[in-house]
Amino acid sequence: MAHREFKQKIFAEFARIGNALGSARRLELLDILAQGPRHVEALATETEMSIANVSQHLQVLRQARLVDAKREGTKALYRIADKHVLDLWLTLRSVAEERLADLGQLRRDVDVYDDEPAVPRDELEKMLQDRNAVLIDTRPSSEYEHGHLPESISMPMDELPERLHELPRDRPIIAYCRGDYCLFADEAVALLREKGFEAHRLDGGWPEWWAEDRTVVGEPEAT
Amino acid sequence: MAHREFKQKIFAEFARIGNALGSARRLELLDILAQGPRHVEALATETEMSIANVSQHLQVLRQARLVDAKREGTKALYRIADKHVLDLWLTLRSVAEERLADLGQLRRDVDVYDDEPAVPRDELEKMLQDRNAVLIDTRPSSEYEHGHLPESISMPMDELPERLHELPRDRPIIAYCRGDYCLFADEAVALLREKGFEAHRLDGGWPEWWAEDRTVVGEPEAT
DNA sequence: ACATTATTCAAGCGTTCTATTGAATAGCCT
DNA sequence: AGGCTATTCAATAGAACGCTTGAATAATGT
Repeated sequence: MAHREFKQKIFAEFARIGNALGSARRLELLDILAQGPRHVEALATETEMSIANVSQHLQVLRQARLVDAKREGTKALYRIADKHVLDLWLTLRSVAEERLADLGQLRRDVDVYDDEPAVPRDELEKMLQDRNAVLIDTRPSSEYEHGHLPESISMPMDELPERLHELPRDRPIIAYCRGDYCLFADEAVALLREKGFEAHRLDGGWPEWWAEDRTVVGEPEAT
Repeated sequence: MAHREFKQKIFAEFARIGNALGSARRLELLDILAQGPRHVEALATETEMSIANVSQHLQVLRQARLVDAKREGTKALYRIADKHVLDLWLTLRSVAEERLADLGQLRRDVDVYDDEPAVPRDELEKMLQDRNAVLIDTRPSSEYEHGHLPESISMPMDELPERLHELPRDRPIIAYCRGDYCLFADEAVALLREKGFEAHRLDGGWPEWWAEDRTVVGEPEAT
């Protein structure tokens, strides 16, 4: 029976992908790439790894077809290979979160607004339609430029303090950033409240929004 | 900044799960468990591995919380820890399939009815509502008993030849089994057509149906 | 209590993976 | 062409993994 042999081969392929997901370093890279394309060097500084090491891990991810690369002059630009990969990463993460939640050791240490529930994404869509909220993107502007939520205003965390006057006081302000493990939005909400604004954070960030096939601005359709 | 340290810890946890998915053998086990609970020995014979080896792989899966075990007298019954894990496995598989499809080396070798498109699951639901199809489950009866699609009749592949008279000739017969890489349904369709029935296979199998939160019969709500 | 069955644990050995280093390659600029 | 930069390749040592074997444990039956 060629049946078994076939199965072996195909499962080995599946495992290659699983294996690529089996290193904390690689997942960190994948997570960053979920925010948008990056050059090798940027990844290296952001993760505090050596360039050679990053490059090597990227090879593994690339062989598993989770990311792809494009040469841009002397630089190599890496990005998530397609939206299904983002899906896979988010699914993996949410399974892991469940697991950790059981163990009761998730976020608590860092989480600032545990008590205040985040605004669900569906609700935000309604609020934006009714125009009774302002949405700010607290990520660095390069990430905003690569893609962002519709109606969102780029307001990177480090510029926020000087730009408070641009924000309205008569409507709630919703802040989002890279996702649940990113603190930019939390910090923004804290600052805004301190200054007397009504502020909330969005549930999830750019990757979650994008993965759900909601409308976005700027994200070019990947190949 | 405790930020980085926290990130490291949490990504290490994510990676543990990725890592558990990084072995063909373990994925094979997971795939079998997606059909229903199994004892260690059953898994060993089905995968042609030594019992000790299976047990060891199961430990890895269990530590990653992808499966859990229950002692039943002298035996240990393993099963998928929860439906999200099934989701993760199916997502991983579909990403892998895309990758392989690109390489053009998927199924072709074995696939019998490549030309004949499988019946989508949504369509089957309609057909069953209108009562103009008969659905047969070609998996072994123990798997049927553990859980099956509504309205389906258990007709394990090895009993099918003697039980043809139970099937109607005036309505199409839809066969399903364990999923895309399982050949039972293909074989059933082949046999039925040869005998003059109208037969088609369902797209996907039990795990796909179950993961999509469609109504099922017999699957006890997992903890 | 003892034997039996089913599973897990522990040790060992060969293979594979990781991070680091230093060299090699590829594209730009003058 | 020659120098420069960004990235990848190659080689290494040490850690981790996978499978096997044989012993240990746990529940059951006599």
